[in-house]
Amino acid sequence: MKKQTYSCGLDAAVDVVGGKWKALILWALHSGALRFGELSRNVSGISEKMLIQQLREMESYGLVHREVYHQVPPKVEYSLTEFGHSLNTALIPLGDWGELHMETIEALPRP
Amino acid sequence: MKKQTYSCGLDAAVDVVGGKWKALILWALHSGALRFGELSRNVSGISEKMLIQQLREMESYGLVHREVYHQVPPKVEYSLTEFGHSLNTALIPLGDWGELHMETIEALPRP
DNA sequence: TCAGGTACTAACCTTTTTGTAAGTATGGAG
DNA sequence: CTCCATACTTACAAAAAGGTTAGTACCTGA
Repeated sequence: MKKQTYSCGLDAAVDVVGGKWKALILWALHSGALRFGELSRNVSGISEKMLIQQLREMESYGLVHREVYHQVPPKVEYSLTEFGHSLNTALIPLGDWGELHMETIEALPRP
Repeated sequence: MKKQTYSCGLDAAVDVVGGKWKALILWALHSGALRFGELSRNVSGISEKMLIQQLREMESYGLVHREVYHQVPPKVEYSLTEFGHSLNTALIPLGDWGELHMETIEALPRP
């Protein structure tokens, strides 16, 4: 989130879901709530710091819900809100596109 | 483009269209070819450096086509390839989502 | 000969993002 | 007592992205 005004819907959406991890976290939560540790293992390559950072941000955006179970050892579950679900749905075609062109993409020249 | 392998289609797609500008440039080219200067005015807020940098990258990915007219003053037109079109199409739902929730997004808390 | 319009290019710097590694808090189990 | 699992937190560093400013090359027409 950097801007306050956007030139178009895509501009706004990219600002919300932008970055390396948010879309993947959303994706991982697609099929239901997950604990912090489960997410950590599910989203391959993410560090604990980035995960919590992104989760906090997405929570503040109203995309994910955080449920704390007062136990020891602690248990915290993250799940998608309605808003998060709607965004996830909007991302499906993009995911399909990536899937379809995966080989092409992997063969693309790197900087 | 940072990775060589992806955990899912969305992962790959985000890697291709990631960053602040690519989606917007794609969007701007939706309705047809544009010259460098036209793009510059069309994609609000972008600097010439970022524009050319992103265009070059997208050209190398096969998303946009660059057509040079040997004239003075110079004229260069950028347009979407088939690949670029397909990506643009996949971005439509995301754009719609952003449009639909624009007010909510603008009211989101900033860091 | 000199300004003008177009599409870049280059150097330098600042900001943002991401990564790494270590440390904290909790209460029950042994 | 000490260890364990879990969910963070902190401090620091590196890397990537983005921004600013000035400059180049080209022919044309005044």
